[in-house]
Amino acid sequence: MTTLKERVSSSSEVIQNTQKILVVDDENSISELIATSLKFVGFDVRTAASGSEALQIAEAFKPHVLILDVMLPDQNGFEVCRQLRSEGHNVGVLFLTAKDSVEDKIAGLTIGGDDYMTKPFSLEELVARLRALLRRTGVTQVLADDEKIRFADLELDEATHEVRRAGNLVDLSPTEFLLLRYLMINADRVVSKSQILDHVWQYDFRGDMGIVETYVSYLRKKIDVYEPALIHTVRGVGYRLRLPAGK
Amino acid sequence: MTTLKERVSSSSEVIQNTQKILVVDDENSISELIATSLKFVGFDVRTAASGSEALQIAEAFKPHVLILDVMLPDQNGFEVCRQLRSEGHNVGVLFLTAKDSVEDKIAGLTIGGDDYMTKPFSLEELVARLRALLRRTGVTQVLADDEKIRFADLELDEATHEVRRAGNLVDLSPTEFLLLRYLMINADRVVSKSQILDHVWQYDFRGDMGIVETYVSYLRKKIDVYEPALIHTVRGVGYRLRLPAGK
DNA sequence: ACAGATTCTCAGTTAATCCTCAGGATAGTA
DNA sequence: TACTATCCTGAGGATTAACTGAGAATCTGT
Repeated sequence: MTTLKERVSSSSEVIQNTQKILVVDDENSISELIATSLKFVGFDVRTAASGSEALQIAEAFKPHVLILDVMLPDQNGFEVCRQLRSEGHNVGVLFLTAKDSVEDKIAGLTIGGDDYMTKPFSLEELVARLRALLRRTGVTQVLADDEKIRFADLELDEATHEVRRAGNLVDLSPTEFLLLRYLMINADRVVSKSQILDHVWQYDFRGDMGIVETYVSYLRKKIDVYEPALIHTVRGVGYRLRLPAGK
Repeated sequence: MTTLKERVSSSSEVIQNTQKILVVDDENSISELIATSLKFVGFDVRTAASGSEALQIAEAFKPHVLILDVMLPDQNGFEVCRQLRSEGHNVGVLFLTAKDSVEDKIAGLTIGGDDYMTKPFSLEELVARLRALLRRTGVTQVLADDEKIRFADLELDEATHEVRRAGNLVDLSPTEFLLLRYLMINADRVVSKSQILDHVWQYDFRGDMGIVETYVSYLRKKIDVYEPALIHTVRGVGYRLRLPAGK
């Protein structure tokens, strides 16, 4: 199974394969949040705070993907995207946009394998979409990545959003899906409730960690109705996905 | 006598460069407590009492990790963290926060592998989390990231929170786990009950040392049901984890 | 605008854990 | 051997963490 640790170390061992991401957002806290998180999962990340800065950095950095806020101080994101492409950069773009701006318009403007997300988003979602985008645009050389994550008789397909336990299709809500995905990526390791909250929920979520307990309960009712139970509580620490016997 | 340095390097082959920690807290007693304890276990430690002082010291000191109180006289901890990161410092952060300033505000913290602890905490927990953080953020060059502590046929895994004796899984409560961890880190050395109390229990614990005896008893019933017994009493002095043969 | 799905809060219940205490056991010593 | 300081351990009550159902609020698609 693919643990986070494996991903990080494998992506740092094979350095020439590291995907390069350029994050463009004028809100410093947002670009820092994204950059930190993506660096952590093994991407090579740069940030820019304006369209012109983005173009300038892209020239030398040659990113595989742009994470691009639509609303920028100097020009809008689409323009930046258009310019880059006209200069021959083969780059995938993940647009960021405020919730209230018209989504139809953006959907129409995304070309090819591009994608967009509304703010606020969750980091799990960001990484998931980024991976999907890299796959689609074919910029990635990463072969190892099957589009499925597996643990025991659990199977999660990122492309189709299908989850199976022992072959049985399990119907999950979006949040349940992200939560399970996070647990599976960190299979066998204990993840704390605050880690879960930070990665699965939107970054502006201000409730308490009871929500994680509730969703773990939901998940258990859907995937641990089968034997053996895979989601285990480590009291005082967090949760852990594991097989019964242990090793 | 086994010094910290030895301990650190035993769990990780080569450490010629000491990890640098910057402790930021306006309560002097707290930052001193932490600094003393961390210096003792071999870290290179500096302290700061405010956000601006922290930024200033970080500039020259270039710490690998910040231990950062959220509530500071001049600015809050998040701001300090953000500023440092935006200046390009690749630094992991362990936030400290009062128990009652509820966990609401803490969302968004464990993102880059960061972590947080509520005050009061125990020193064992602090060191454990610190080491986990160093591992996660990859600031450390330790590649053989065996997240396990071993002694004889005892094995304690920090990532999974599993403890095994002779391969058998042993179920421990959080306090039992911390106590065993402390004993294992100090394997072969006698540790006094007050040392144990100071490191394993929260620094505001006001009970007597009977609690240590009780927990040692709990531990023995769980790990010394196997031969040979590893936890030994040194009457009048404390406890010592050791194998039977050697004196 | 409606129905159904989903998200989130809350509080009662359950269960694990923490801690105190006190009587019994043990080691060292006179 | 007897005495004392020290340690061990079981019992039980207090505390805390986690689980879960119910329902309000929100979102989604028709």
